[in-house]
Amino acid sequence: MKRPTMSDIARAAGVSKGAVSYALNGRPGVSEPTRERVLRIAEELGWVPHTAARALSAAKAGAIGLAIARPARILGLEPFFMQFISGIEVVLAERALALVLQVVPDVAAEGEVYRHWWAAHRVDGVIMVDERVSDPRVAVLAALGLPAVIVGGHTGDRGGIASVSADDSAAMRSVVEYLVALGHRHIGRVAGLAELRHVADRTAMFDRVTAELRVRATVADGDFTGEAGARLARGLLSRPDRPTAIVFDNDVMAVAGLAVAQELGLAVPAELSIVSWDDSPLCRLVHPPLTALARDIPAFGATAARSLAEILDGAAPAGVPAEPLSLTVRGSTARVAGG
Amino acid sequence: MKRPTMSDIARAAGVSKGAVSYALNGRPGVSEPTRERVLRIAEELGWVPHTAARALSAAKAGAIGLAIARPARILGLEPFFMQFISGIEVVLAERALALVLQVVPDVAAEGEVYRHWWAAHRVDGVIMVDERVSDPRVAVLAALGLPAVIVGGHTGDRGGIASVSADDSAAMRSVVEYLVALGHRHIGRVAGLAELRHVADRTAMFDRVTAELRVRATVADGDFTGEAGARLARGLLSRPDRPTAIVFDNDVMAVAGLAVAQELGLAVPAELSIVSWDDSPLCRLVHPPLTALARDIPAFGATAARSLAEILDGAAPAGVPAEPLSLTVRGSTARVAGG
DNA sequence: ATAGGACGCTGAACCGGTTCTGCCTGAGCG
DNA sequence: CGCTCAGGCAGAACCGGTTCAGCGTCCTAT
Repeated sequence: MKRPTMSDIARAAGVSKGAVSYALNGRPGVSEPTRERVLRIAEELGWVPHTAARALSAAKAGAIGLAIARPARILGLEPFFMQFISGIEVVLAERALALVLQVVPDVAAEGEVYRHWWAAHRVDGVIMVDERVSDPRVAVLAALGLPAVIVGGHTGDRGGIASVSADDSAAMRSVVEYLVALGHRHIGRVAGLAELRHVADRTAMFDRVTAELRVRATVADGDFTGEAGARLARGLLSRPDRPTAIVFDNDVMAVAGLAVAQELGLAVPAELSIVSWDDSPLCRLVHPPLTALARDIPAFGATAARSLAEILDGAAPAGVPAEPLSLTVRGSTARVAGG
Repeated sequence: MKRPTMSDIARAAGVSKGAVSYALNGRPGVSEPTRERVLRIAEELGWVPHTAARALSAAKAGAIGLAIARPARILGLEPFFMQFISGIEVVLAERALALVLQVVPDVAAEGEVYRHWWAAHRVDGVIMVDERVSDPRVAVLAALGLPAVIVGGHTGDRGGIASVSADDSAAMRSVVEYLVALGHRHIGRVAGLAELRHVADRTAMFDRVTAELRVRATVADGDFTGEAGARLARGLLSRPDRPTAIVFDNDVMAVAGLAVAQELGLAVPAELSIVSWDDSPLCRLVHPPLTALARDIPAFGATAARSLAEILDGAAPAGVPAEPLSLTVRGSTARVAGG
């Protein structure tokens, strides 16, 4: 099948290629009747701009990149990414931008992907997720001058690179306060990958608030997998002075922790309260359903994409807040026995 | 930062742009010393071909498309896609192809996405997942002549479009035979979206094998969500003549079904056996861990991507089998009481 | 009456690759 | 020794858009 080009339109309309370009792009330079004629013919012929041709002359790829550096075994289980991506897409669709996705083994490889995308003019900008405490990717982005939005880090400045950050600190404070209000005096936390900046931020705030409120705190560093969640929960719950509540850094670890509690004969929530960070259908699937910190992940993705799109349109990079997290109380948390 | 072009290399090497092209692409037309000089200079300058320029002249986008049409609420929970994608990427990386991803609301919209990708020269081919029993997308692909690989359908011919299909029928036979061998005489099945071709194939084989083996069969049509799984499991298990085993079409519904069984006071596996189609960490997370039909999903994606890449290289479209499924027996299945 | 714009459009250059044609040189052959 | 032919390369065209300079034409202001 043959796809029409602007030359075809120009011939049919009896004008030059240049005039067609002006007409189709809504730019001055053609009369209104001519513009309408060109638009009508373009419509009739079913013309769609050739991505590569436009990219070549406009020096814009018309695409943004998302590289994901998590081990494959975690990747599948994380509901986060697909939801995040579906949120991104909504914004991209409005602007006729495409999403180029790449799964990479680690952040070093991700930096290389950025370099290559940049060198090949493959994407106009990237959305960087899972910022590390010490993250080599930030330097790469800065060196390349590749437009980017950093997602999931904290709210600080990163040398002029935009960011979208959830206020994990505030959320952590509310969770701890909630648990303390329920009478809990020893709270455990099963963290995600400690090198992630938002995990570090949560841990810092967890330590701080528990100290402020004068309750005991025990943190165990995990990696978001169910195995780690189960192992660390078992560790926490086997102590003679076990915590009466545990905050898990994701739903998968929380569910695994729940299974461990049940296996150890601990009643949830009577003897142990469980909170999951990030809500998902998984939290509603288990019994009791898990109290969770919910956030609108598609909206999060959309915010990130919109921020990047605006930078590509010429806006200055800025730090914008993501949707706030909200504590959804379900059956896995309760007043501590005798509290 | 400035990115070098072939003209820069040509100038540095003292040859023409054309000669540089021959040298870099390993084609005849330049002497060996010149080729080496050009390659060395390209390396020094860090030259990477401009995606758009190459795409424009070579009439190849250098990318393949994957559109996913599942409601957002299911999307996040399905471990399938991210694993599938990571498998695709391995193959694409070898061939310097990019993956363009788009999430769409339904298959009609997906057809439109194919049309647009084709018209815009955005991708060279697509991987189509979740074939429906009557699927409008197939006609779109055929009409456009867009190279494609259909994944997850059955093994039949589709008018010259390639396919990669798991032998769901054989797997279903093995599951039913396994359960019957354990003494089960009434087997339930909670299916996924009935309009999906592989779901229909499974149901057909389920009906056929249960008939052959003269055991009762009860099928309930779900939609892969935990809510449906729970509701349908409850329906099956509330019957006076309830099945003693249920095969669920995915892990999420199986886990939901397990929760329902426990809630109803049915011991698993003593009073009810549960099998999950598609294994995932989720199946290992719950107690008892679920017997599941496991398959190597990344390998599945890689097979599909390789098949498409070969078609783009000129190979004839063919139907290739995916990795076989294997029944992983865990704690959720047992000999039927009194069987 | 005429200079000066603004408007509407043409034609060509350009983006960075690929590919075709054709020239020049040197080797091989009769 | 001259002719042929192949190899090695230059130069230009081309892919399909965007953009810029320039050129008539008509309108307006002086």
